[in-house]
Amino acid sequence: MKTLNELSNELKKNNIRLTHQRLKVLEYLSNSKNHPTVEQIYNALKKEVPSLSKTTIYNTLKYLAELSLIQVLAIDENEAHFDAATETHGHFKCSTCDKIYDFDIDMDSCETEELDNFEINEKLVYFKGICPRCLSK
Amino acid sequence: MKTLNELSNELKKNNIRLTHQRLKVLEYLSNSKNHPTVEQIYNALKKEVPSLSKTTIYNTLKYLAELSLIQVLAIDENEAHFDAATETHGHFKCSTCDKIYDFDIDMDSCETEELDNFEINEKLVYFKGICPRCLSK
DNA sequence: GTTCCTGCAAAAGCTTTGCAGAAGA
DNA sequence: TCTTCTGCAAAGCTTTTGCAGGAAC
Repeated sequence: MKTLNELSNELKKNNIRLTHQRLKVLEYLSNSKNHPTVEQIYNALKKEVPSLSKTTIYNTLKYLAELSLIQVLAIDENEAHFDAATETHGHFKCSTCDKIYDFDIDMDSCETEELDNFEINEKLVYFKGICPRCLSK
Repeated sequence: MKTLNELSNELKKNNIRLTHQRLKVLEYLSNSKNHPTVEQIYNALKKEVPSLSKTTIYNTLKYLAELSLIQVLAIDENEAHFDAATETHGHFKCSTCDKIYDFDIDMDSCETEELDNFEINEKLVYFKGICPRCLSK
């Protein structure tokens, strides 16, 4: 998980301006324990930054993803979720309550020889099923 | 990989009618070695079935996915890809040429204890990077 | 004869784009 | 001052929905 300072420095290094709006998005993402969508970021910040637009959120997230400072999760069919933790880990989505859980997974131990000549930059692991809380209901 | 007959029987069992259009979609999917999108299925079949609509393709794929007879791949941000192979395996997407490669992976060997109380129904593994052919250019 | 399906058109929802005014460096 | 960014509105795309006519069983 990157700190707000690390994220800021990384952007500065790439000549991406640290505007007020971007800093707020960065701050929200780095404090976030779940995996917010653009909609959720927008709703969370619009009180504090009333003029904020979704366009700016999309723009900021695009740069962060290009610099590999955040992960884009496609586990949900409808909209993208964003994760400030970029270490390889798994995501479990409950089909009942839609909550997304993180879990550790060692992808190196189940590596495959078939991809020996491939340059692998990103490893995404999505499990789907039913979480304990929904199972007990 | 399911055969056309297995797919048909599975649908019949669930009271889903085997219309001409659906059989064609099934046939195309079960012969397909890549991971077609709705657009690709549509373009491939419209000569043979001129009246075919994308609505029907979406409809058929929805039933197949609900019955777990096909996998829905969300590896591409823009549109869904469909895979008639339902055994757990990995998908590698080349960021340069956008081709999707299959690879075997043993997910059981890297299982995590954190999900002990979860009911896991689906395991998706997406790797992204650059394929050998694009690397050599 | 029922019931379900098809395919058109329209709607819905997420994301991108164009652009004039505003803010960062 | 120069360049980049913001935020609005509109457009773009994939996917879904409503519905009348048609096909499956």
